Order: sequence, then structure tokens, then C-alpha cells
Amino acid sequence: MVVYAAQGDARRSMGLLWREGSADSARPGPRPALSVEMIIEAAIGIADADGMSGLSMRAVGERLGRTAMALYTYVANKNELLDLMYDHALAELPADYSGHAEWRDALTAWARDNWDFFLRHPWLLQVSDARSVLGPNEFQTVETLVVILDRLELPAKDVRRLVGTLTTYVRGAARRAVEARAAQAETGMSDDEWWLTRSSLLAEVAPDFSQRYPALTRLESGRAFQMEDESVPYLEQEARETFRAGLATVLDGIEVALRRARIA
Amino acid sequence: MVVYAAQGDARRSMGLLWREGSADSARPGPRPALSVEMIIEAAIGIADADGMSGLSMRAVGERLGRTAMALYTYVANKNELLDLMYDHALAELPADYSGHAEWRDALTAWARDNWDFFLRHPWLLQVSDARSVLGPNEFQTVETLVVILDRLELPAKDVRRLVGTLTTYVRGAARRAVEARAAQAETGMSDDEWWLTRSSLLAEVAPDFSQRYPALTRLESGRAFQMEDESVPYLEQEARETFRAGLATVLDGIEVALRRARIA
DNA sequence: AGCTGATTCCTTAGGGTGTAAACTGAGAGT
DNA sequence: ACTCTCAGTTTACACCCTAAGGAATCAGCT
Repeated sequence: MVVYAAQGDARRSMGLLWREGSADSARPGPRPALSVEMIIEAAIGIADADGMSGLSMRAVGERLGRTAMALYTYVANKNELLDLMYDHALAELPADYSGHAEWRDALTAWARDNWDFFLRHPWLLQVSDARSVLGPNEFQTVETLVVILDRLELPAKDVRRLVGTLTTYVRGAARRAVEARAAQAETGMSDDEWWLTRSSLLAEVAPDFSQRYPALTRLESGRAFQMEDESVPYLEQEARETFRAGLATVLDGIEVALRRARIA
Repeated sequence: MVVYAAQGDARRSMGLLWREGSADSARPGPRPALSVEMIIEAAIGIADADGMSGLSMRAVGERLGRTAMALYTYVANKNELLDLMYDHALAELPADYSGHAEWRDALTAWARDNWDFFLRHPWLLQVSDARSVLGPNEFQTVETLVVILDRLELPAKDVRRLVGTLTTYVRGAARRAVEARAAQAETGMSDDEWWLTRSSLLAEVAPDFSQRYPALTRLESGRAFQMEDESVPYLEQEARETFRAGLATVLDGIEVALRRARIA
């Protein structure tokens, strides 16, 4: 299930996202035993460990020694909690790439950091970023990327599109790796095992494979299966390779745009 | 929730995927009133209309005048049904781009067709393609892309990575548009409405925005809001723009690789 | 000191989900 | 006519989110 930005009380949500000095005004009623902060962190812990499907209000409550309903005084609903988790997690991302002299190096480092980040928090890829959450850390991540891109001295319109292109690509590539990893965990079957069973079945059920898909057959026939790191499962390694190569292609494309802009 | 390839009986699943001549052997017991085909089509109909969250076994059964449990004699479980839906839907995609003389035109057309396809069947983006389903139509889509890329006469390794890069990019870009559309449907709030409420709240809650995010502020300040088509909501239009521009960047990058290969 | 009223947190309940298990009843083969 | 197989149903379980309302807590005022 993909999740969308909270449709609850917008003012309340924004207040929680941008909460700073927790003005601890003395109020009647029992002193709160929990805090939004604690709930967000407990929820992120669960999501990191058990994925989005393991994240339930019950589970979060339980981790804090409460019932699910106890959380609803701090957070309007599960969607709002997800928004808060999202923005909270983004704080982890590095914000400064001025150390890299070349813009190309800076963008490569930025992309790698994002990749690592998404693999650390795979559930983030299931929070829609179509309508952004508008939290402080989300803006910070865009700011960080724009600062790098500003070096290119391209028109604002191009920069805006590059922001979209780069984030789309990095998210998409990371998603592949995350899904490969999740498939393994979920099915309890390694990539090798899976491929072994399936490929023999495939030969059985589609004996005319090579006639039916000649280009594909030719492409795969010359394949050398050299694993660069035995400990990383096959599909994940493949995803990482593709990520690197694809990023290089995108950066080459940006260089072309740069040259074009200089000539004009 | 993202869904992974069926972990049920692999032989049975593959048989259903590649089923061809339905050998209608006479068997005891009541004549089946349904068929896998009918179930797949009913399920796709529901998913197209109500999205993945509307797709339940109960709903599919109901559409066919049966209970949810009736489906389980045809299909092992919901995951298997999703695999079948996935491969079935892919049959819609065009398979021939030989009409485009230039590889660049062919790839652009391919990408646009994929984009349209995903916007027509948004739920497809929620079926993981990490471990592929290994159905006939899925192989066909790869074959189609490889045939186009073969014109470039690049080494097989590069072609394989381009396949990954292009599909990742197109899926990612389409996802953004799909999510924008879904956010609208789910929240019952137009993009404009949403932005209006949120942006005024933002000014209230983050008065130091422009100091905190100077590059971002500068980037957005010079923005011209020219809508090319009033009927398409703002965020979706933005996604389409980014898609086009990003694709051009990737293709530019491929051209660079081509030139490099020719020199070497 | 005692009350008031706000606030936290709980219990209960209702409407979802996927699917296991046991059952009914149709119909082909002997 | 009998039997065996299999389509489809019913029932049930374990999970999900969250609305509603009640119990416990405690600051501030009288």
C-alpha cells in the first residue's frame, strides 16, 4: 500500500513537522508519558526492522508499553505518523557536498548517500513523494541538491527538471535493490535458489524460448557470471551495477546539456 | 504494500503463466463456471478502477457473482493472482518499433508507450519487478527493448545496463505521475487547493524559510506558472515535463557512450 | 482542602483484510 | 446405483485501523 500525505488537520500536522522549542506549558491532566518524538522513533525502529507491513499502530504502542489507542492523542492517524517518520528520517542525509571540487563528483557522492540511505530505510520508498510532506528536512534535501546543481549555472528551469530527474532515478534504482532484498526475506529463498528452480521450469514450459525471444537469448547467452562480492546476493549486486552505470549515463547527459548551454 | 512473486507451487504458477491450449479433459465433478482468464480480467478491472487498495479477493469474487473462496480453486493465493494480472496486462504494450528509423525516436516512442501504459494501470507499479514473474509477456517487453538497443551495436554488458537504466527511469517517472493522481483522488483535494492551504501554513510556521533554504527560494522565486493544459492537474503536468526532460538527458548520455565506443 | 475541567490512556466495538478447514452437492466413470 | 473427485460455500481466525466513550490524573482556582 502506498501512503499519501495526511489529509487531517493541516495546521496541526504542519505544527508537528516544524515543532522546535517544545513550549512545555503546564497543562491540566496527567503528565504525558510519551512524546511525539518517542513515537516517531519507535515507529521508525519497527519499520526499519520489519518493513512497512510490520508497522502497525498496535506494534508501535506495544514497543512503548501502551496500546494502539494511546498514540492517537499524540498523532491524528497512521498517515500523519508516516509523514512525521518520513521527515524525521530525512534528517540523516548529509547536507554538504562542498568538499567535492567537481560537480560530477559531488553528484555521484550525493547519489551514493541517497542509495545507502534508502537501503537503510527501505520503507521510505513506500511513502509517496508526489505531494511532498513539506517538512523541514525534506526541504533541506532539496536545498542540498540545488546547491550542488547551482554550480552548473544552468537556467532555473533546467535545474528544476534535473532535481526531478535525479531524485526519480535514484529512488527508482534504490527501489530495485530494496525489492530484491525484500523478496529474499519474504520468500525465504535466495536469489540463486529461486533462479535455479524457475529457470529449469522455464525450459520445460517454454521449450521454444530461444526462437520466441531471439534478441534476449543472444544477449544473455554471452553472459559472464562474475560476482564481485559473494556476500551480496545476486540481484542486489545487479541493481547496484545498473545504478552506477545509469547514473554515469545521466551525468554524461547533463554534461551534454552544459556544453549546449555554453555554446548558446 | 509491495507484493512479491508467488512463493507457492512454482510449477503450478509457471503452468498458469504459460498456459496455452487449454486441454479440456473431461473430469468428474461440476463443470467449472469460472476460468483463470475470467478471474484475471475481473481483477484487472477492479485494480484499474479502484487501485490496489480496492483489490480484494472478496471484491473479485463479488464481481463474478461468487464468494472470495471460490477463486481459490483456480488460483493458489492473491500473490499468484497478482503475478498473472501483471503478465496479462503487459500484453497490451506494443512490441514493434522498427517503424522508427532513428534509435532515438524508437526509444522515445517506447518510453512514451510505457508511460501511457503505467498511467492506465497504475497498480502495476506496486507489483515488484525485482524478481521477475517470468511470464511470456514480461519476456516480450524485454525482447522489444533489446531489439531497439541492438541497433546501437554496443557490447552486451552495456545493453544489459541500459535495459535496467531505462526501465528504472520510466517506471520511476511514471510512478510520480501516478502518485500525484492518486493523492488527488484519495484526499479529494485538487493540487491547487492543497498547495494553497499548505503554502500559507508554511509561511506561518516557518517564517525564516528564505534564510534557511536560500538556493531553493531563489530557484522557485523566478518561476513562471504557465500551464500548458488546464485540464491536467499541476503536479501531473510537472511530472510529465520532468519525464520528458529526464529522458532526453538519458538519451544524450547514451549518445556519449556511443561516441566513446566508436572511438575505442 | 476541595472542586472543576482539561487531558491522557484504556476498553470496547465495528468494519475491513487474507485464507485455513470443513462441508455441500454436482456429475463422470464404473 | 454407487463412488470418487472437485467446484463452491460457510464458518472461523487472526490481523488491521480507528470511532466512541469511560476512567484516571492533575493544574489552577476557589
